[in-house]
Amino acid sequence: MQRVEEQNGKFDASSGRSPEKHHRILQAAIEVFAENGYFNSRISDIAKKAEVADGTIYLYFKNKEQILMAAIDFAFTLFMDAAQTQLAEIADPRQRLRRLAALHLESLGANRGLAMVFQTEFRQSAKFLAQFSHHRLIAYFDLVRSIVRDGQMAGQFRREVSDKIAANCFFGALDAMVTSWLLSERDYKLGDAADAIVDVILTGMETRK
Amino acid sequence: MQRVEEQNGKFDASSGRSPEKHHRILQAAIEVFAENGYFNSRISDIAKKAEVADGTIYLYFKNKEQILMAAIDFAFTLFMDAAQTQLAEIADPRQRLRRLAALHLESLGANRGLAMVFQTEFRQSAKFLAQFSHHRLIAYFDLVRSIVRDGQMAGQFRREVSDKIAANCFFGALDAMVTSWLLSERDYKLGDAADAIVDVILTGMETRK
DNA sequence: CCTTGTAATGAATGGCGATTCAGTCCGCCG
DNA sequence: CGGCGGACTGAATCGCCATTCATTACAAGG
Repeated sequence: MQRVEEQNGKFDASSGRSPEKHHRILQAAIEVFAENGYFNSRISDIAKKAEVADGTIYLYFKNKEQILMAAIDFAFTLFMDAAQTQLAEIADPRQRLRRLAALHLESLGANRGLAMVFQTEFRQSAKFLAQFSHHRLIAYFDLVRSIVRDGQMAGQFRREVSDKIAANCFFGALDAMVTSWLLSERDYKLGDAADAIVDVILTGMETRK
Repeated sequence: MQRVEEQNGKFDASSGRSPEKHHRILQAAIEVFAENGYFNSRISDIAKKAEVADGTIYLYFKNKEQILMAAIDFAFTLFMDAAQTQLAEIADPRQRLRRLAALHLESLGANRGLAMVFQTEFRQSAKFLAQFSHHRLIAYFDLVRSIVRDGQMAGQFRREVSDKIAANCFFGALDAMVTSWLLSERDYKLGDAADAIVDVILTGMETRK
């Protein structure tokens, strides 16, 4: 059934044949990495979870490191696309930040494995696999910063707060929330915390009425 | 010269003989881990940097993992002790948070290697080496939370912001700042950012005048 | 029903590096 | 001075696992 696509050449050059299998491996990898961490994960574990032979993985990915890269890239792209779409409908900077925060927490809250990978492996990669994942993060920061500047121009946010600092506080607060949630019993919905956090950060940035 | 201490039995049972050597190994480990990350670091690298034979390390530490634990523990203890001392002199909750933030950034800003270990390896350990380092983090959070509650009782902070959320924002903002700094060119003093960050967070928590 | 090309398999390989341990060195005591 | 005890050394070991590749399975076309 997955033969259908074989005619067109629309596959990523470096990735095997069946997109379905490619995706299954990626999904398995995220779960395995989340469970054990990148370095404690064995390719054979990923293969087993994806119901594929060890060697097959190398038809789809160059090596172990590239699997991690692909997983992060995949998730990040998904997130940024969703952000793009959802924010397109909102004009007010305050509402835009609210929406973004909710999306941030909901995205990670909906997929524990992904969240785990982001809170641990992603940081590693940001430093050691260098510019690749780092740029994705910068794109996110830049988005926040531009919203902040819009709010400042509209007179809603204080101008003496630099957009860089504001973005840092925004991202940091959400990020810490995700980490706490992961380390906790997870008996609450992560997304539910968005409002309270945004409340603090927005209040800290807003001009007094 | 390090023979002097040999008479008393004040050594950590599990750690070799000379405290000076113990410390040198720890210091070397922090630098090596910071440079390459825990998993990409070789014991022999640490040994070389500490000017010690590979085997000697095992006279002072049970295994590689325990070196990381010891390094984190050491740094964290130092930090919490400093916090304890410095905060003892300050009563006002707002000032206490300011001081704590400054200390947080100054401590990590003064030692890039340590900061690196905290931003990357510590998170790993928090999840995978479980309760050990996790507790240290909780201690920090609890400190912040208690300050927040004090501020609420004194009527300085809004009561509708939960202390947990406030601590999250506080820690998260600082933490993100450290990460940015590490990934950036580091052409500014990390400690200098403390005021701007605390400004946002405090304003977000304060009652309106 | 052969032939061929390609995906998939999984056992075997090879290298790496944590850990060990047989030996060395050195200070001290009798 | 000889012998003991313990710190220190670093080369050798040993297990692990990413990666490879000879082999198999299979689809499509003739």
